[in-house]
Amino acid sequence: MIYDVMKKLKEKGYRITPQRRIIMEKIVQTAGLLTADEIWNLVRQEYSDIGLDTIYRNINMLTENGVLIPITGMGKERTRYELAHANHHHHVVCVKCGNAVCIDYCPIDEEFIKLLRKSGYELIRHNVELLGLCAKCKLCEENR
Amino acid sequence: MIYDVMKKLKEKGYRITPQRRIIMEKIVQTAGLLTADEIWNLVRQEYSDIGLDTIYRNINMLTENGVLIPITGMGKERTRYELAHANHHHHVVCVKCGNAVCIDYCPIDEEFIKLLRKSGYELIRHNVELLGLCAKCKLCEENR
DNA sequence: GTTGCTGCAAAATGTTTGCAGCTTT
DNA sequence: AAAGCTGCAAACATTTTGCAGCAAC
Repeated sequence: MIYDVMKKLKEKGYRITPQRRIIMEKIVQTAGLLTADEIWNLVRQEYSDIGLDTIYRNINMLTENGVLIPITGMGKERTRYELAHANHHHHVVCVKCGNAVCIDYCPIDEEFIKLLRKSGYELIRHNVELLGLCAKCKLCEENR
Repeated sequence: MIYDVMKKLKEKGYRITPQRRIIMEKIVQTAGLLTADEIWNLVRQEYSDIGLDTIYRNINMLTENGVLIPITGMGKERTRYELAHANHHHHVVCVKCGNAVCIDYCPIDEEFIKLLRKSGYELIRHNVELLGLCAKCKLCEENR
């Protein structure tokens, strides 16, 4: 998995530095939604001298090359990144505690894409921002 | 329209300052997606001494009180605000030129809300981020 | 007269960039 | 050796905050 990505990047002229490799490893290991900051903290456990700017430069590069997908609009949270290879899904985020779960179903179907085409737009990318109340926080609300 | 909002805010203990009124007026007049910065520029035409911080304080207040809805994830753009009373819709944004159009249809239906409930989440708010290529930019792409 | 709101300045936050030196190729 | 990559520091962009004075009630 990591090797395939690395190979592809290498073919494109990118170099495989230890920093780059560890960043990828951590993202693959976690297999979740991560912020630049969270990636930084994970990577620093193994490579303490890495700068946050290197993290940013790399996640931007990986995003441009289709390895990562940026998930914006998680409430007031900053952008999170996810591996692109994962099967397409969305997330519900709890407005109280910030916890998120994956939703495997996607409401953007062929019909909807056709509708957009009629409006003159060819859909390239989409992201469904879902904010809700998780079971736990809902209970807390009710008991007040 | 503006009077109803003002009345409600007044009842909640907020004061009606000229700044606040002009901010509301400009947003209602424009009836579109506006950034804090754009609102600032509109308001300054009439009230040149207003600070950007006042704009921020007011849009935050109006958002907390359900008058405005924040629309995040417009590509790499910053948060835009829209009047909450407008009938529910979404937007497609062109990745090239940044132009957006409203899409009156919403793919988040009752079925989907039930599905989320099964996952333990009660949906509160949603936003569908759609990035595409507009007709104009698509033409440019093809002619290269 | 209270209390809230504003403008100012400063801070906080999140991200990007210029540069010199180092590493990968 | 050449190119790209890193760390550092500084810049940048956006948003928030402390405070003193002012305005709405």
